[in-house]
Amino acid sequence: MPRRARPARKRRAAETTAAAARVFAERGYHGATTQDIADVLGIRQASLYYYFRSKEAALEEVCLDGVGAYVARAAAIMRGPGSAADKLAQLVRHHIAPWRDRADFTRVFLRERHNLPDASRHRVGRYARRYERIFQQVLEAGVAAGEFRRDLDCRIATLGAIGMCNAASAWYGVEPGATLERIAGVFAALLLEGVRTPMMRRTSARSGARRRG
Amino acid sequence: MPRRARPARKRRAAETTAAAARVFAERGYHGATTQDIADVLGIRQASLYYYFRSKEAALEEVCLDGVGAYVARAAAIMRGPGSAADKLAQLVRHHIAPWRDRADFTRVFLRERHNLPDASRHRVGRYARRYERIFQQVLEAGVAAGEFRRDLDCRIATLGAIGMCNAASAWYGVEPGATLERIAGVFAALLLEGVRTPMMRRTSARSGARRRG
DNA sequence: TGCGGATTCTATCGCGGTATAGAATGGAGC
DNA sequence: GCTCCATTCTATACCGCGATAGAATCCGCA
Repeated sequence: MPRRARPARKRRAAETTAAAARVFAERGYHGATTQDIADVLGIRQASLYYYFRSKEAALEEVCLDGVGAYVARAAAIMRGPGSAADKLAQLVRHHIAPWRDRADFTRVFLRERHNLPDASRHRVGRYARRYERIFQQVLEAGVAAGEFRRDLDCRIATLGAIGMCNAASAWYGVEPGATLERIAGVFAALLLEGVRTPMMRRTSARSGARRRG
Repeated sequence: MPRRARPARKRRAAETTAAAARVFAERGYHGATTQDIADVLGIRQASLYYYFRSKEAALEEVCLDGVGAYVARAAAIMRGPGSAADKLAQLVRHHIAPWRDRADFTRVFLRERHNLPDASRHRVGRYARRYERIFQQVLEAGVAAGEFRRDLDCRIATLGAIGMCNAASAWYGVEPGATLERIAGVFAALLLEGVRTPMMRRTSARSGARRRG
């Protein structure tokens, strides 16, 4: 097993992607220069091109890095046990949780992916759409089960919920007192109450979903 | 009244700002070139500099254009008559309404203002903070009046609500069936229910807010 | 027709940014 | 020590963009 250089390269490649994520997150794709990324790594600008063949390729790498796992975990929540309300709360928590140590990647994915050329933008966008669908399916299941309001517009509610969560990525870390737990708690409460069937409330909520025969 | 050239110039200046807004909205500040803006207007790139002295100045102009009135109207809603719930619904509607014909300006304000140099960014940011405060005050008034949940974290709820509304600017016009009225309706319902005091519901909500004096 | 201000033009400077070519370095294993 | 390969380097081509200078044009009005 004379493998040694390969893992080293892999590790360095991950560092490179992380550096790109950080710089893109800070200055935006067009505002960031390859020189900036090189500075973070302590190497020369031209040396970057050993790791990616263009700036756009670096952006795609950052955007794709992690979202796969992201979507997979959301799907697991959807398929898992629990009421629709439980799942919604889990989704919100799960959506926000990764920001603790991967905020850069999330921000770049959210705010810079539209700078990608068509082909890779579509590749990346597929994940976003799949994620939305999962979210929406949870809401629809809740409506079908009578947990959520029958007249709920699941599509727009989904986009609203995701948008609310995403927006927090802009001020998390800046807004004092806004920990991830607190944000997730407030948002989950807001959405759950906002979505719930009017009559069954708190008092009867414990017994689960009835109504709908 | 020998005024003729002055109004002409004014009109052209507004067109220039609108062109900049459109281009910045489409490609992002750094992704847009002054040439792109000139193309929209059908003039030469250098001719733009008759209207603004730098690209950054154009961005600031776009960002400031209209937000003053925006904040003023929100303040009017806050000070006006009605329950906190009414006001919240009005705020949501008012927040989304201008997108019909001024979507570019809003998008640029939301997504590009961070590219401004410090001085103008602070000038622009002041409006955003004032707007947030208005929104938050309405929520706090609702809590004080007993309309909204006592345990509501008004700060985070405010940021969440605004974030939800703002996010819609990204997909309004793309998402089929998502008219402004529909979006506003769904969001308002979501937020109102999410914020309301558990006991008093629908039935007693119409009688409005008393209690407080 | 000619004045004068507003507007747009041509021409160009100079910088900074992406990307390529090919040489140098450095460490693991024979 | 020598080889091989990964990694990083130096040097540079190339171009697009923002901005300036100053001339030309357009137009209302006396």
